[in-house]
Amino acid sequence: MAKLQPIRGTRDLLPAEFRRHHFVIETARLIAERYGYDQMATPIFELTSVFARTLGDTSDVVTKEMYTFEARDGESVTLRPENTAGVARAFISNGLTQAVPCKFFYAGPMFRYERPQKGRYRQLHQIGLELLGVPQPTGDVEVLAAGAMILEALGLKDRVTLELNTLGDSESRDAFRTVLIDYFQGHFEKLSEDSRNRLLKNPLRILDSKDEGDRVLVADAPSYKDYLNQASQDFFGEVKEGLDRLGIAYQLNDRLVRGLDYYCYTAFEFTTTELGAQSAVLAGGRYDGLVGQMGGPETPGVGWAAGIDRMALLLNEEPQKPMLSALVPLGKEAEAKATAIADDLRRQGLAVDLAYTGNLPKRMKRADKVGAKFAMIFGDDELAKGEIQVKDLSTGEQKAVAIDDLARELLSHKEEAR
RNA sequence: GCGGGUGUAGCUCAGUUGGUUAGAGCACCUGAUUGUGAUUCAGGGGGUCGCGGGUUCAAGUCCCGUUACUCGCCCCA
Repeated sequence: MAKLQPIRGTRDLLPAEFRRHHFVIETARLIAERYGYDQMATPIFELTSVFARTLGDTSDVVTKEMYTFEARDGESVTLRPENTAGVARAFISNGLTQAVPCKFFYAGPMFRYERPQKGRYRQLHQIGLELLGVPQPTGDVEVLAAGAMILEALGLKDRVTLELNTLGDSESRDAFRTVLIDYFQGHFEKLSEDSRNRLLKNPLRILDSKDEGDRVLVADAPSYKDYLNQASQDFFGEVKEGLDRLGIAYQLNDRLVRGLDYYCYTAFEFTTTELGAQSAVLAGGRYDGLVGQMGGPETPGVGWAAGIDRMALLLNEEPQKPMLSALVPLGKEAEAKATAIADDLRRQGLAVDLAYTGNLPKRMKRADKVGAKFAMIFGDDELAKGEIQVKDLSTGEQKAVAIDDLARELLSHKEEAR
């Protein structure tokens, strides 16, 4: 039985699960539009260099998680592991650098070659927001507020915590990095193996180590606060004030670091404790250097990405299907008329299914199976009178309705259901 | 890349110290019901016990390997 399976870490989204995904995407899209972010899409694969150069040569994503392969012409291409680099590339490719600020919303699959586990897949789905061309902290606040509103609309507000940190500008970061490396070099033998690797690749990560031995060292490590220059401190202060004004709660977490090289200043993460080892639901930050680094004009950017799969797992309620009604024709004449009646109702905005075959009990069963709210039963008697028996399958009540009034009758119930 | 757990019907799972023909619930199909579903009753179909090897008179059960899933580490949404 286990022969025909999807590739590891990928899965089929059958209707019940797809509906949750769709609900997440639609909810987010509508709110993003209220903030002035329009949906766009970039290809799901790009030249490998688009990701390799920008994400950082030592980042985990680049070193071990990319789906990279050679195309027929020998070009190295990569399935996108995230979308910020792709959006930045599109921004440059399409000459939008004169059209700032650019405000984009996107939704789609990303690919990372990881060991799958709860809430983590090789083909994952993300929505995201990117704001390009706004250097002020207002941008950070706007993007964060939109994310918070989306999570609230999804009913997840009380199940996530906003963690906030600043990575400072490059001057501050370089200064702190140097100090950190010096400090941990002095205790190299005491560091865990993981952290010894981090020391070279991303020393800031050591601050977030879960290893007990590391934590002892971290407790006495230099604090970033002492190395943030004035500009970085001011910027962070304005972001915090902006959030305060909007009543958006956050927790400062000075160990919150980013895995990707292009981040600076604000870093944030909405986290949950309900997804096993995965905590991040929506995360992002500022990436002022990215566009310039890719060869475009220096353009500041800030944005975030959120895991659709993870948010779908967290939803408290199943998104409702639209109200469905089922036609149950009896006899040749009724069957012949059924498709036309169904189409007419559909034209008027109703969802209608047909009980195609079998005797009456069978057809009723089918109507029930497909989740119809109403069964519309009609045979020769009803046709002679121009009526249809409309049975409410949830209450068992049944009444005759003139065929001409059918749409009106059903639409009134559809409104009621909202 | 590294550790732990689990693979028996479409789904959720029983299966004794190894012992004849591998079970249950749900789902599915048929009938009781040729104009009334969801409830009830009767019957029916459905299994290379993940795969390969080994031990044994005998393996779903024990051993080894392998593969898939799953949970965790790393890292990330």
